[in-house]
Amino acid sequence: MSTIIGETFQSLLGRLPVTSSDRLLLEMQRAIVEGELPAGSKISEPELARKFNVSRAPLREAMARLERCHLIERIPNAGARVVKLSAEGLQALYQIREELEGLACRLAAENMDEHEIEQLRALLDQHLKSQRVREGESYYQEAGDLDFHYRIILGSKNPYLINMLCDELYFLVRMYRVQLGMNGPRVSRAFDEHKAIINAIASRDGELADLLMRRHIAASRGNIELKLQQVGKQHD
Amino acid sequence: MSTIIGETFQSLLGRLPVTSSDRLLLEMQRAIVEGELPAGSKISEPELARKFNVSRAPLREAMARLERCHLIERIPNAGARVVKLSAEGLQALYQIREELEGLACRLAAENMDEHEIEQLRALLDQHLKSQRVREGESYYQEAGDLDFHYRIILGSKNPYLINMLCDELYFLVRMYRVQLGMNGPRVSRAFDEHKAIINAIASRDGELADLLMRRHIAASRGNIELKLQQVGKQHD
DNA sequence: ATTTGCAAAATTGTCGACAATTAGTTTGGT
DNA sequence: ACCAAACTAATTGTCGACAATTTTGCAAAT
Repeated sequence: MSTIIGETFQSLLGRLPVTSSDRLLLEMQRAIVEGELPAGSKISEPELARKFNVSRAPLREAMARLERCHLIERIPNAGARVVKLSAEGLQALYQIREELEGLACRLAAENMDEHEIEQLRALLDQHLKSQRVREGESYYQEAGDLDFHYRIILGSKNPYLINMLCDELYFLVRMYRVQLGMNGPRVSRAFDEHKAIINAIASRDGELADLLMRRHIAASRGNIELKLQQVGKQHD
Repeated sequence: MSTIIGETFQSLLGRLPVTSSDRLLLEMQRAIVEGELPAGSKISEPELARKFNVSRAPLREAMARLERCHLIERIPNAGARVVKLSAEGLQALYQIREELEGLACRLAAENMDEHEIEQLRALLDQHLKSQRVREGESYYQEAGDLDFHYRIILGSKNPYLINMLCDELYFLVRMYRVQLGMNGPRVSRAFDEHKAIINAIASRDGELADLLMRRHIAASRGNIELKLQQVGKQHD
C-alpha cells in the first residue's frame, strides 16, 4: 500500500497537528482539494466557524495558511474565495513545478543516501503490484505518483524547496488532479518514467534526473490540459 | 533615483496597506531585514503588541505572514524566533533563486512588451548615473539591483512566480544583503551583467537571458559567501 | 554537587463581544 | 422605469479576557 505522505503530515511537515487551527487546516485543505468547498465559492467565516465548532480565531489562522498554499484568495475587508481552476493557472503552476522539481532531482542525486534510494525503489515496486491488481483505477496511481514526487523533493534536503513544493504548491496540484479526474493511458507510462528517474538518481546523474523529471511533468501537464479543454467545451 | 519597488508595495503586491496587520507586517519586515529585531531572537507577542500599540490579533496575523516569507520560525505553543543566517541557508536560498529567476527571464523574454523593456533600459541608465555620482556607496546599487530583478520577475507575468519570489523569498535575500553589507568591486560588474540580460530579453532570446541571469545570481552568491566566511572566522 | 520532581510564572492558543468596513436594500428623485 | 443616495444588514478586523501549554525556578533526594 502506498504511504500517501500527503495525508500523514502535509503542510505540517514533520510535526503533528496539535492545535485547533492545525486540524482545521487539514480539514479545509481536504475539503477544497476534493471540491467539497467548490472552486470559486465564497468562504463565510461565521458559517464555517459554526460548522467546525471553533471560534473565528483559529479559523482565520487556518485561512492565512490556506492562502499561503494558494487554495483561497483573500481581499481585505471583503472576504475570501476558493480559487478557481483555469488553463492559465495550470500552465503557470506547472512551469514552476518543472523548474523546481528538476532542481529537486538534481539535488536528490547529490544528497539522497543509499538507504533512501533503496526505499524509493521499494515504493515503486509496491506501486507496480498494486497497480496491476487495480487496473484502471486511478486513485492509487495518482497518490503513488505524488508520493514518489514527495520523496524526491524531501531527498533534495533543501528546506526552502521542500517548503515551497510540499507545503505551498502541491495542494493546488492535487486539486487540479482530483477535480479534473486525472487518469487514462498515462498511468503505465508514468511508471517507466519514474523508474528512469530513480535510475538516474541512483547513478548520481543529477543532470539526467533533472531532464527526465522535467519531461515527466511536461507530459503530465499535457494530459491535464487535454482534460481542461474537454471540460471547457462542455461549458460552451 | 531608483524606484525601489520593495518599499512601495512589498508583500502587498498591488494593493495599499489598509489594515493594522498590513502596517505591522511592513514594519516588522523592515525591522527584521535591517537587524533591528536581531537574527535568532525570540519574538514576544505581548511585548511587541505593546510596542506597536495593537492587540495580539493583528500581530499574530502579521506573524503568520512573516513566517510565510521565512523571516521568522514558529513552534506551536512555544513561540516564534527571527531566522538565523547561515552559509547553508544562503546556498539553499540561492539555488532556488537561480532556478526561478532564470525561468522569470525566459518568460520575460516572451511576455514583456516593448514599453516595459524600454522602462527597464531607462531604469538601468538611471542606476548608471547615480552610481557614478555615489562611487563606492553600495545602498543605491543594491536597491537598484533588487529593483531590476523585481521588474523582470513581474515581466514574467506568472502570478505564482511573482508571488514566490517577490513576496516570499526576496525579504530573506535583502536580509542577507543588508546584514552582511553587500558591496565591493562587484558593483560595476553587475551593471554589465544587467545590460546583457536586458539585451537578451529585448532580442527575445529567453534561453540566453535565462543563462545570463543564472550566472549573475551565482556570482552574487559567491560574493556573499565570501562575506559569510569572513564573519564566521570572526566568531571563532 | 548534580539531578529529579513539583510548583509558580509567563507565554501561546482560543473565545466571545465590539468596532469598522462593505454589500444589499429600500427609498426618493428625475 | 431607471438611477442615485441613504439606510440597514451582514461580514471582516480588532480587542480584552480566559484556558491550555510550556518554560522557569526552587526544593528535595540521591
